[in-house]
Amino acid sequence: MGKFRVSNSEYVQPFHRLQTQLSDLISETPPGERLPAEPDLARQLGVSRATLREAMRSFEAQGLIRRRQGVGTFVVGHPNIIETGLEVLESIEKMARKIKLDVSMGDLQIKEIAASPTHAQAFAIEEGSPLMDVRRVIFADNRPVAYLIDIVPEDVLMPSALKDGFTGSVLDFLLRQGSPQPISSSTEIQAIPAPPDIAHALEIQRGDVLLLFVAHLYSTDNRVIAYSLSYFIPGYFKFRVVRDVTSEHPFA
Amino acid sequence: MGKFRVSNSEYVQPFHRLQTQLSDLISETPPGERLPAEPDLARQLGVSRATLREAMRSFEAQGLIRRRQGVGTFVVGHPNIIETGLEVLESIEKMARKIKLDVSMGDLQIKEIAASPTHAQAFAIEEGSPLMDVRRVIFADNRPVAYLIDIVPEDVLMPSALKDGFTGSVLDFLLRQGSPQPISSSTEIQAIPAPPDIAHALEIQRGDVLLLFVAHLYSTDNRVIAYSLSYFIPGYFKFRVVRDVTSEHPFA
DNA sequence: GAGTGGTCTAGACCACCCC
DNA sequence: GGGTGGTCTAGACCACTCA
Repeated sequence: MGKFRVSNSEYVQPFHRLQTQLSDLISETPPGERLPAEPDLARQLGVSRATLREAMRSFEAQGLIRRRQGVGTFVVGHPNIIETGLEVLESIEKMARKIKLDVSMGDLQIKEIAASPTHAQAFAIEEGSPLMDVRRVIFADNRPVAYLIDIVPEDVLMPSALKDGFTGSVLDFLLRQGSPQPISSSTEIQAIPAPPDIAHALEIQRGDVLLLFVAHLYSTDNRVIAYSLSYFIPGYFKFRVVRDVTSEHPFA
Repeated sequence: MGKFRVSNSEYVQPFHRLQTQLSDLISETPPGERLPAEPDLARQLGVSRATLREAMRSFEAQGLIRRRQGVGTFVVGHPNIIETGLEVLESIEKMARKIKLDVSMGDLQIKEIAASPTHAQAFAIEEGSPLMDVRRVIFADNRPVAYLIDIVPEDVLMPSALKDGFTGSVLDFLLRQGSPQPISSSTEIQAIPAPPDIAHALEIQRGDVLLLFVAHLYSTDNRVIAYSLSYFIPGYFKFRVVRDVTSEHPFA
């Protein structure tokens, strides 16, 4: 069939109808409750499972439902949103504390790596130079919401020092350490489909959309002391920027 | 089959292998050239068309390929990237001019609408109040790259005035008009799956990822004079933010 | 072991573009 | 008319979770 005829000249794609039906179903289901299993739901709604799953994708991306393999699909209550201005640089932990959100870290991995071409360019060092690679998942309300990767030269972040007192924030760690002294960062904002490994860590589907911040952290002596990739699940974060109109504008 | 066995204990999902193969194929194909048709390519690569299309999604989201219904899938050369800092507010036209990019506007729609609850809140006015709704597609190098919606009260932007000399930027228009005088904006940055209508206008697949800026524009008398939604195709834009470490940080 | 979501297949029909 | 990408189906097997 593919599509089905509603009147002589009007086709309605299952997808559009499905989105409405799903939206209703989700809003009628109490948060925390499980939805019917996909094969059942597909039968109920009169579509194939593939079409149903495609329509469900956008709801998951908005954080309204959560799918857990082997368990089920659950309706999520209105999530607590981590909201922050981008005027100042601060760790997720500090942002979260401000809004009294329970944030924790998991899946911490610390590796020594050799500088890739990308790393070499970021730090203005030679390829193959030793670097520390620190990556972890950030949880808020027991839900993974961000995946953070920090790349730091070994002389900036002693591997041994990391063993103690690392709570998830490389920035906070460097600030406590005191030297070199972080002073500012330059961040590029992108949106990308989640790479498979990160999708897995964040318990989302590969290809789901993520916000990506690529940041260079500078010290007081103007050196790049950290290069970081921060992947955020949209819907759990809200980033705000205040901008001024350029002064030379009016008669440009 | 679903997945296939490579050795006794190792499975490789077609998806991973496909991404590599597609990446190679795309990088080996001269920009502007067409890729084989999907059914052919799927056969060549030994996967079903559904799997092939799924793997192609991420490449389209990155702007590396462009799919055109009824025509074919084309390799896109390294796109000219519109890069800008977020410290100052300026129109896409101005950004583009700086990097000598050919930018134009299309599909301009100007409507009078009644304020929705969202609009009423944004402008602090009553629901149903008359507003102007201006939306259009921004093209760069003959490719749609952004979809802009501006909502403006009728007393700020005279409908008649819009008829002449509107080139795509409400900001530039208000600046030329002089009163009320725009002075700053507050913008929220999100990432969302493209809604069907916008996906269509931007010639991407529904569900593909977009960057969304939700902005409130303020005038010198501290009034909200415009509410805008800006959808950007990632890969054609690069937004940069410079942030300073908070002063109270070191011993917090 | 039973049930869930995750992935993949083979085939079909559609809308669209261009000759 | 012929070929392209866009959507949908029905069915299968897999990995995962939990009792």
